[in-house]
Amino acid sequence: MSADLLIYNTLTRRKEAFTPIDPGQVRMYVCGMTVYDYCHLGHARVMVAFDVITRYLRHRGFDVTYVRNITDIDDKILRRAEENGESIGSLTERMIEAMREDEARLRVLRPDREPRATRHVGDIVAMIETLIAKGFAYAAVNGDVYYRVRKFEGYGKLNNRDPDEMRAGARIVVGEHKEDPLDFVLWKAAKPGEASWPSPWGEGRPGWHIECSAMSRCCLGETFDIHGGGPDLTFPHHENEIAQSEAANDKPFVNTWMHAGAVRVNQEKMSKSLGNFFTIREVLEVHDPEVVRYLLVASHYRSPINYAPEALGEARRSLERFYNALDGVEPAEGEVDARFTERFGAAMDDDFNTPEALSVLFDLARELNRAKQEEPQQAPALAFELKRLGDVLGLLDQEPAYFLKGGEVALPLPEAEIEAKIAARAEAKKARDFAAADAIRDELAALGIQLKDSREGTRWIYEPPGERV
RNA sequence: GGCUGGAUGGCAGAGUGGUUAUGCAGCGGACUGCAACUCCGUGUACGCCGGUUCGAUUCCGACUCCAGCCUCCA
Repeated sequence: MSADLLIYNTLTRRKEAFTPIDPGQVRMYVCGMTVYDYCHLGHARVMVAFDVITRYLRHRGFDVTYVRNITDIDDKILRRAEENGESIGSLTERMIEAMREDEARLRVLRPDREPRATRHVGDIVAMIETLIAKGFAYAAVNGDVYYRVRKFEGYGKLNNRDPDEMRAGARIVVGEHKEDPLDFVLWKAAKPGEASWPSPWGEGRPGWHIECSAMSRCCLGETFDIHGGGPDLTFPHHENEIAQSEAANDKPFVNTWMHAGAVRVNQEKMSKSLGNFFTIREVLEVHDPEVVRYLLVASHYRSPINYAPEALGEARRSLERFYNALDGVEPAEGEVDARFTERFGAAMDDDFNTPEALSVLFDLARELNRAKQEEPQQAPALAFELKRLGDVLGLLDQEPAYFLKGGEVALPLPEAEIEAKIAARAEAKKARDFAAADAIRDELAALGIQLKDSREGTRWIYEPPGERV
């Protein structure tokens, strides 16, 4: 008999006890990337947030089907491919490959399914036909198809917006043939030479919103448990998905809506249009991926994060605390005070409170340190438990010595050279030439390499400066 | 302007109607040739004004400020 798992639902704006439609099974859909460029830290936030959610749901015993789509046809893709002088397929394949590299380095587990818009055009067309047949959509003379927003009664419910008060802001762009400014496009007629698919309304391509309605239905059914995405998708994207899916299916679309918080830079949202974004790969040139992941997990998934390079240094030093505790202990399953696990679970049950869960892990690390000194026979079990719970957050999977030596970040000089200098320093110390020994120590320290003397000899750690990003 | 969320100690960041968050930094101690590292110990806090209450950072209301959405954006 376990306590409730509470999840904040964007639709109702409160935490609710989570009950999946089918007991023990969770069906979750998250809006993924439009693959025309490299992923930035805002994308990383969403990937990591829903990765933690998936990991915890599975840890809790749910059978999770996690679907995250790929938008591989879109105005921006067309434009970028043209600029690059490459085919759409070449561009999107490259970016999908890059995305997979990035997420793998961040320990983001691959979703169970990653449907692509271009491979579901048939499903999309079918759904649009249904909407037309039911009067929720109409084809315009130019070959576009639009959704008739005012026909759908619940429009605005996710964002608490009244269509009558939104009219002022809506615009009809020249060339569109909407009945009403609020209407949005379901099918876009192709201009000559553009990539297109045949349809009852002529050659064209799917609108963005209908992709997710069609692909989520295809992969998960007409009603499913969780729909997630970035903070900027609640309107209009998710509002439109609700309108499309509920009108087409005559069923509730989604039970729980979840949205991650934004990544900011200087208190502004990180975004392509502001140009203030850092790509995942450029950050990973200077920081170990686990450090980046830690930074994202150290805040609640719904809170905004203000990104600053210094924050990664702090994140690294926090992780060093864990790895110093784990260092020198061979983890082995065994008896551990159950309170750690219970507190961890209680924190995660409260809307995936990862900062609170981390505080439990720090307590566990302290206990491990104590055991190492006072009751060494208990250390392996504590280390095992620390790594087991860390894994639920996608953390602490590295060899401690490897992480402490900088992890994936390139060293400022070859390891053999570092070892040679350390040996030279040991010689100098042996000869009681402390000035020479200290000179070597200072030289290495200037490079970010800190020496740790102990009875067993000298070990070293490398803290990358990470000033660039 | 409308809608949504937020304002916590030097920084980051949880949480709670009266009792330690946690991490980083700082300080003290152990350790050290001296240090570093490591370990142990340690502190200042809840935007502003009212209200409810025996008691509010925590609940309610007003205010100020910040961010997001209202156009493509994770």
